[in-house]
Amino acid sequence: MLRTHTCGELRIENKGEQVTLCGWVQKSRDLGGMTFVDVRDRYGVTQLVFNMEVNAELCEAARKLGREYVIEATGIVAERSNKNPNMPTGDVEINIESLKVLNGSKTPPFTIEDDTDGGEELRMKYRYLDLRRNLMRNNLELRHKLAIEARKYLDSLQFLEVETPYLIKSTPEGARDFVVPSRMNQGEFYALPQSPQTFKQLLMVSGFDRYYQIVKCFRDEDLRADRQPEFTQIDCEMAFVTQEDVLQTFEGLAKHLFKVVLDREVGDFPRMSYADAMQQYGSDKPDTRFGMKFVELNEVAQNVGFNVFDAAELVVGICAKGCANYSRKELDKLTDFVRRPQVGAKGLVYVKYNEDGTFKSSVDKFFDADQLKKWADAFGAVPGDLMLVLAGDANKTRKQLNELRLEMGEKLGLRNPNDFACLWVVDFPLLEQDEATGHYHAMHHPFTSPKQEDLHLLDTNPGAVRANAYDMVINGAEIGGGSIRIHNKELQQKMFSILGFTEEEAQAQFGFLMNAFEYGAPPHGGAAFGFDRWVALYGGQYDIKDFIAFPKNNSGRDVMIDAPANIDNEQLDELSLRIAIQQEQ
RNA sequence: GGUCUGGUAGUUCAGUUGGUUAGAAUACCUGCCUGUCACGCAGGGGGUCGCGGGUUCGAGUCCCGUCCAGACCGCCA
Repeated sequence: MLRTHTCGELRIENKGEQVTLCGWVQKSRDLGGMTFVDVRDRYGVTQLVFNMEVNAELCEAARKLGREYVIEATGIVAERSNKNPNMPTGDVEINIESLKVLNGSKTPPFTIEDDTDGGEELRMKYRYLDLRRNLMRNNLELRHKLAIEARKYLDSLQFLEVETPYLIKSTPEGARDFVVPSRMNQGEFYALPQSPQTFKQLLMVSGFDRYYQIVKCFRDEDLRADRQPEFTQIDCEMAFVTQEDVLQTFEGLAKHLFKVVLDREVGDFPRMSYADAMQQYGSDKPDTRFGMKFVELNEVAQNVGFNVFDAAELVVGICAKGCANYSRKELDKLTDFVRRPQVGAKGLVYVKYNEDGTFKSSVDKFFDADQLKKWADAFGAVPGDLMLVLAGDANKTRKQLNELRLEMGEKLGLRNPNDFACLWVVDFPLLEQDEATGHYHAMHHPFTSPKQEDLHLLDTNPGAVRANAYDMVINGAEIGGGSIRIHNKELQQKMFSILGFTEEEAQAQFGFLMNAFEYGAPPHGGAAFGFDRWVALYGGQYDIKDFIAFPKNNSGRDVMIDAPANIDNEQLDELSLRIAIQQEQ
């Protein structure tokens, strides 16, 4: 070992010891007669001292050290005359007796400090430098802690971690696949898994009973702050279980992680049906850190001559506590917010319930005080509150009001990242109908089982069939989800047929699974959790990039290694591929 | 595919109505400095204003196109 200690561990108790430290030069301060050098490693920062009177040659050498030089320094631990209470090693310093430069460094393109001056793009390009920063190191340590603790918990419940293949087969349902050409099977392609779904089900058929895997998954779709083309799931499956068993097991996982990682007790997770979530929050992943639930006003607001409301399928609003003092400008801003194309509302109706008990609204022409009082009663509003109301097509209006609710929650400081509100959203619909084509597709995935009591609707009204599917939602983020699967060939075949597969197509795509179901498939179900999102949530962030060591940028590029990239014609020839797009010379 | 925001020194940014030699901070280099820890002081170097075209006597500034980056919508079973 080149070093005797790390840069984070020396204390006053080590006074007088000869030590050797290795690390990166964080900063050097040359005072003329003496030079202080802060040396940094993963564990902390320690101050080295070089004194002109003690050793001029060494002091000169220290002056030449640049930022991020890698050094090995040996000396005696001494008590500082001026202690620095801001650093853990601040009581001591090392009087250096010998110094070795292990490697020099160019001046880094941004400062490697907590408060870096580097922009996102530079930090990505020089990710290996960015990862030297405390913030990034802490994030990756948090990630490690979560992974270890998830494994401990699942292991304690007899879950077995089994690896499943990355080179699999492309399937038409769901997200776009990343594909990999096969050299040995020319003209054919593997696909990278969007999830190990079918393999974990096959493991249940194999009798593995309880499986998990912390595993990379791949989806070739556009990125977002919380979406990367390759991401990590905690993927789990259990046999011989009911939905209740699955919920209890993974609620337990969540409680364990909250306890050991954040030292927090979270109570039992409330359950909310999909239908209630949509009606009360306009979202299947409601942020329940705050109330502001939807109140429907059709009864009290329609048929009094306000055409916008009368023509609407739904009149629905939220009540913002204590916001009756909003200025015209603030209300206009809210109106602009809901009218942005991303939200898409036509307009916003407000009603101020003033402190003096009077009302001031944008619809005073149509509603008198008595009528507005009825609104207030419906909202449970008191003087000082502001009611915000949207109207239109039920589904669209709910989604729009969801955006407004979240915006108001943000404005009012009700979305504190240090608060956590967990719940299960249950009873998802089995199928979703495509507006344009009328085709059904699986809301969760095609292996999700319908609820027994809704089975009779499968032929007559498939859209009304509920699934044994559930999502774990924390602070308005979908952290995970799962379902009780189909384990019966006939039902699985029927699902594929409803989804528009011919029998041949279903056989070609998923014959292996349906065949397996004929050899004693146990009832089974499971869940998968977005590991990156979970870590980011615990780190108080929405953006997952800073919790992944080497993420992709907005356009799916790794700007550090510059991928994706062209490949040689030789490689293309081996794969029997030809690039059809015009390539610039 | 769409909407929006941005691109000026190594870096983070400012740059007025289109008008003289494009600035600040920080980083970097040189010199001075024995208790600094955001060290201090003095000096210095550093610019294809993303790229291409246009308008104009004159463009960092206005217009068109394009590239790059970021946020969001679509998309993400």
